[in-house]
Amino acid sequence: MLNLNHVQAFIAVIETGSFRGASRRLSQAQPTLSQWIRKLESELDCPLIVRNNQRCQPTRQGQMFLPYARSLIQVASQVKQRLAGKQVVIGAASNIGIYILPEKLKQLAIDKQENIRIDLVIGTNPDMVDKLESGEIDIAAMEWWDNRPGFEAHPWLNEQLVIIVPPDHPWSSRQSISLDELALAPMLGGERGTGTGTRLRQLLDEDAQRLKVSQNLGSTEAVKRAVMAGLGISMVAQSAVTDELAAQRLCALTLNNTSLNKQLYLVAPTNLPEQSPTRRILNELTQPDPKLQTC
Amino acid sequence: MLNLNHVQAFIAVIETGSFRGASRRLSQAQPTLSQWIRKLESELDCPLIVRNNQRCQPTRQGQMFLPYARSLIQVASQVKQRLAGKQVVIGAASNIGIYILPEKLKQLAIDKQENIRIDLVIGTNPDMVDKLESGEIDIAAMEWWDNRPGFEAHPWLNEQLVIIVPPDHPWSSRQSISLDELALAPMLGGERGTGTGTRLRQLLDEDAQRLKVSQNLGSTEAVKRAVMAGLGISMVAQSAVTDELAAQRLCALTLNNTSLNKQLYLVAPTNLPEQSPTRRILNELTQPDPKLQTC
DNA sequence: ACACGTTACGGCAACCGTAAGGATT
DNA sequence: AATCCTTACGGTTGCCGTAACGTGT
Repeated sequence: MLNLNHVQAFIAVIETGSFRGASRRLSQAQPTLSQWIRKLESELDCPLIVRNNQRCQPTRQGQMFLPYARSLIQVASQVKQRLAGKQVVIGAASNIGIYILPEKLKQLAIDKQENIRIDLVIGTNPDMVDKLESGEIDIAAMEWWDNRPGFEAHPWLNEQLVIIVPPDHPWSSRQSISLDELALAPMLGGERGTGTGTRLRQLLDEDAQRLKVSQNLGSTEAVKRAVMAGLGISMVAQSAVTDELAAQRLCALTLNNTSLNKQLYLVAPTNLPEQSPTRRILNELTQPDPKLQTC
Repeated sequence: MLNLNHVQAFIAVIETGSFRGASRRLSQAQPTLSQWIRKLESELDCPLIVRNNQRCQPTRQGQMFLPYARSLIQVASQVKQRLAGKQVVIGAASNIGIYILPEKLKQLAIDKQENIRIDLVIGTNPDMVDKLESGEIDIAAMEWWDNRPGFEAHPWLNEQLVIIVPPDHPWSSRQSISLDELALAPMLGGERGTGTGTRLRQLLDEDAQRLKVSQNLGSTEAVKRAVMAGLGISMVAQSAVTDELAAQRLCALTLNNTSLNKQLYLVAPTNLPEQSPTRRILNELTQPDPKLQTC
């Protein structure tokens, strides 16, 4: 089995360009480095480094090995950080992770005060469930939760959904429209996984059949571009189009007599120690935001 | 530094549910396993396994550690395979990797005869350049090559581009159209990265200005769906729509007096040993395909 | 002559296995 | 009583450092 000290030695030799330099970096006697590299080469059964007095360079196999080596060392050191509570990983269902969380995480105080690193992993809602259970993430930001044991969901943001139309659309100067009007417009559907697209059908029940929906352009970005290009209108989370609204590349409308919104949750394991970094980040995030954004 | 034997022991204990089972799987004395796990726990400075006569289970930290542990072991064993030439990694620019290569790789004889595993990595064209240089992939399938030293490009497939329209489109029964007609139609652009979308502009020079192109729906899949939904027409690689053409969910046309195609290349390091698996896969792929597909 | 990598070798620590001990069913 | 994990302890391995040896500039 590979020895990670040897792997690290390999990286050090390549990066410093010499065995001596690597021995200094790793605080080891230089012959030890020779020995370690030789061990590694015999373990992998191929030469990794071309020895040279001026500059040691990787062989072709060494080059192939290098990215794997870095990955091994990085994972090994990261997992220590993680288990020591120095790193907290937050998972987010796609749109939340892309449009909302990066801003929220910037505002967190904890990672600056102490030396805690926060990582963000983006996936689908079902991904989040798996990753929570496997321990891959500490907190999940998602659109629903099925109350499975061992975890608890905290209501978080209540996301406003808006109907978006291009600036040259006849409705662009209006603030809201009726359901009947909406039924006549060509509607571009968001991807099904995130729920944004399906939310409308939920609300409208059998009326949904009347909507001209052309499904699944693949991503919210694709939907936005299609709407901007005048291919139709759509409904998306307001947070996904703040930039475009500000730049007046899109216009947002609401529905008459119907509030369109979507509750978001933060999910984390139960029984988190009160002072653990994960718990404190969770607390910071769920504290009510002083500035409520209204359209 | 983490010891991969200990990490593997951890996985074995979790998977078998007992120290004894793990000791059998790893052909070690049982007290050795106790020792290894204890070492691991002291290295990571937290308990990983709840000991129990019936079933040993991971602690919360153990659960967090598990995916990292698996990743470490997997990378470590994969890299051995790779350096031994038992694994060849092929990279492909997105559409090639999605629509063309999986079929081609199925036809390869080498991986069945010998025990060679072929992996496919999908990325953008610039990704492929990086991954080739870093040794992450052995062969790249892409749409251009800049003749950088150390690598050689082999012309591979010459991909036919077609104009796609929905079955209920007025052109759906025709075989080809003129440039003037095309200029009047709403054209959905493929993503820029893959070159499919920009290829048309190259060919048409200043005429391109006349095309009504609404750019970037994000992916070829999104473009196909948009065309099927009647939002417009587009131009894509024929290989990307073979299924839809067969199912008559889309119709393909060519341009009058203009051949639309795109040369694809296989790129690999120079000086590959003649009998190396990588070289042999390269040879198999570049051998002219006996059955030429025409529309 | 100098700087670098390799080889040789010895002391020492770590490792692994055997045997005995404690806990749970 | 049987099964399982832990502890205790000894022999062996293999690791790391010092010193001496090639080699290229």
